[in-house]
Amino acid sequence: MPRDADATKERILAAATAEFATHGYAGGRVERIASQAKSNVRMIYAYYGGKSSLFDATVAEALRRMAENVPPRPDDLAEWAGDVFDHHQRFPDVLRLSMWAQLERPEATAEPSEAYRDKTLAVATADASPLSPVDVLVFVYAIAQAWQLSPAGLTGLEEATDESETVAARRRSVVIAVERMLQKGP
Amino acid sequence: MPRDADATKERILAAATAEFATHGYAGGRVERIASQAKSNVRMIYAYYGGKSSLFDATVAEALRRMAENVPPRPDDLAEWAGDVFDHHQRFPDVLRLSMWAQLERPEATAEPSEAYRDKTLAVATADASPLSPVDVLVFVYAIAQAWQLSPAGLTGLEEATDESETVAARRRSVVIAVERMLQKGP
DNA sequence: TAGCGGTAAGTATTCATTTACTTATCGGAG
DNA sequence: CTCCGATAAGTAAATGAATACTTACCGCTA
Repeated sequence: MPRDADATKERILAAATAEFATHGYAGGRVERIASQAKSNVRMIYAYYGGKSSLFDATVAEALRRMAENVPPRPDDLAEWAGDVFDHHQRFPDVLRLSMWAQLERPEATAEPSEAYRDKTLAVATADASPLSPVDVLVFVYAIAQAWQLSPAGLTGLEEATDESETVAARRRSVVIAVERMLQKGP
Repeated sequence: MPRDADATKERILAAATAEFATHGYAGGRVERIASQAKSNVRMIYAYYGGKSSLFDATVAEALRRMAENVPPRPDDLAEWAGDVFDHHQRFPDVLRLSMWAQLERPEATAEPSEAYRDKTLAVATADASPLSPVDVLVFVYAIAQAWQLSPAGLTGLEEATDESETVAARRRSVVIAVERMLQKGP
């Protein structure tokens, strides 16, 4: 087995993502991360300093990936919501991780205020609804994430046909809902 | 100091609500609950059986209170969303608690499936949009909770005028967003 | 041979749960 | 009415299992 510090670092980060997404910060176990990463506890402390720093790094990386993969589309917010839906469908860890970060370590999520400001301004130019740009952003996010955040007892109420068709139908609903919310109305 | 089992039980439940809402299940400390309730650990085990049972009882009670205070209004979903917003504004613990329950103990949230079914059917009758009744419920919930679930970095972007006026404006936005989403459109 | 990537075996706390014990309340026997 | 003892409410301290974090050590590679 070759020695590769960077590869080990990445394996630790991947394992931490899965662990923290599943169990949260308080429920996450350093030892499970180590063994899952086929490494050991010592390396976690060597590379990431501690549990909390590792958690923060995990969250930051997940958000970075998301921003990279789902760039803002102020001109077509409905389709953008659909893309956000797709991303969360493909990487469920991201949403769980950010929910947990918000609940357990709000200070780790507080930073990206500036990133939002840009989107807000972009939205402001292309919108004529009675909703303010911040309103629009808040609600579009909410709708895009609605399915993944809803309790299973509610989402399980749908007729269980084809799995992939159900997902596709949900995505279509997301797009329609945003369209209707933002349409130039009476 | 008088002896009152029921009062002690209630104090424990109230303390548990605050503790779990703040720290979650894994982060919640039994001893903090005991001292906050001006009781002690033994009583928690006597009355609630253990940490997990206490957590479940806490969640169930919060959801029960919510269902009691914000009865469904299938005929006016927009105003109902406004009421849900108000409730979460007044009792922030409820939303945090249910988020945590969903993340940490999904089995404790899985039950109320039947309660949803009724709402779904009620909505089905009074709706003519391209969205299915389940769609509608999911999105209305999402919009009603959007402000309280949004990261602070985004909600903090609003002009900070009067505090209560900001809240009122947000509520108005919630109602408008749902109205627009559900309006009989082109 | 020097230093870095890696391993494995501690250590010291923290925390849920239990055990052993004390005090109040109340219904009925004297 | 009064005392008595059973039962329920309450307290404090112990136990034992996890758990975050460290220390001491190994061996490859440059």
